[in-house]
Amino acid sequence: MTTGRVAQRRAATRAAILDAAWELAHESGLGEIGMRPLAAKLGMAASSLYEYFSGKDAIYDAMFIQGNEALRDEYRHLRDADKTNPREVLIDAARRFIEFCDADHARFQLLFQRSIPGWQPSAEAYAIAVANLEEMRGHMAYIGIADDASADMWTALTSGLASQQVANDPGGDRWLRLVEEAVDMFLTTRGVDE
Amino acid sequence: MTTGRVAQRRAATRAAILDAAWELAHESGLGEIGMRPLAAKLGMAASSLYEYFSGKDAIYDAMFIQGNEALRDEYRHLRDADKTNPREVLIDAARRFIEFCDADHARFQLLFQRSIPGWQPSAEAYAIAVANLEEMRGHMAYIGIADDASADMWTALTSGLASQQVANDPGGDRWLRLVEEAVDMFLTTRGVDE
DNA sequence: CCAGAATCCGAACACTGTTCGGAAAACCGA
DNA sequence: TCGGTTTTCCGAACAGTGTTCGGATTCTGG
Repeated sequence: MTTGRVAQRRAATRAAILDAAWELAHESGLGEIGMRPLAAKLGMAASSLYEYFSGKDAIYDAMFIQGNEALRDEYRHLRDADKTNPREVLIDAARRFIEFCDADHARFQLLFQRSIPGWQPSAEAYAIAVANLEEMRGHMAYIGIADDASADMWTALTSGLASQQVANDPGGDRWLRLVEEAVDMFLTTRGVDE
Repeated sequence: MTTGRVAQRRAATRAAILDAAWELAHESGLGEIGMRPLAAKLGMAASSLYEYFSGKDAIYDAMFIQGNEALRDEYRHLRDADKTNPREVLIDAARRFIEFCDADHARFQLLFQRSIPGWQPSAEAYAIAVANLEEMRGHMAYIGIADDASADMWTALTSGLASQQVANDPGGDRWLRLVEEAVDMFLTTRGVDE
């Protein structure tokens, strides 16, 4: 039985460790998470962390999953929204994505840049990221944009806007405010004018 | 006199260290450059490296400068090219940029992603990166695209294409082949049709 | 040739992620 | 409540890191 007292306590501690890891990432940067400072934040010894995660990489992996789950929730809003107007759907999607990236730089680095030397997401964690991409492609297909080239162009456009926004004007709107223009630009060359 | 025997030998050793550092970056990854392995590659002790660079960060800084100088040289080709056709200029610029990024992943990470924990380019090194951006803006102004929004859109578009290409299809052309389409898309909404 | 500068190296320091052995605590059936 | 098993915890230790320092060696220029 996985819902016993031990399993519950174990899950709670795992969650607490991840919370503390995010805190540390926000304070000192994603790459500056140390096992001893992390353990200290929770009042335990560094070696005790290995009861809950097989190592530092596993902690990054769990954070990667949490981040992608948060992005998936962001796309849920999209799914429930009105889909009659393709232009509005894309504008909403792009805005949400850029704001999602800018809202948490550590998360952005972890999810979309290979920022931790030597680390890469596990197959299980990567699957969630792929599923998110698939969901986005599904939304685009629904509004009549189904070819691969268009999907690739869309990912390039949105990821470019987001990375520029995060890197060069964090918290601002220098690239965020270009979303409408970008979507119009994207749509006019695709024969899907509203 | 900076061209004495000592200065010359010193410069040669600095260059050799940087070459070895690039080698190490290509072999094991940008973040896996260690002072002892780096020194071993040159047949010297790790502590001797500190005669030529103030530390590991200074080595990254010099590599950052080298990478940006290489990009500047790439833009030189652009400057000497035929500039009568805006569309061709932009296509050439985008292709060169994406291929430049894909040609050396370690360099790409160093120049365009904040990939080394705790490191950031010095003011002097960053100035070269800014100068490159300015040169690109100059080219765009020359062909009639001078407003800030357009320049920002261009950086987002090209950096997005490049990052997707490098991350998801290294060595291939899945995003590289979208350049023509991207430039046309960019130009049609800017009233600068050829 | 010789004083001074440049270069090199080994030892050491503080830090890192991780492993291991044993002690303490919690759990659960009898 | 007791006892046996599992779970949890911690300190010590190991190999690795970037870096500093003192002293030895090599080179340079007058």
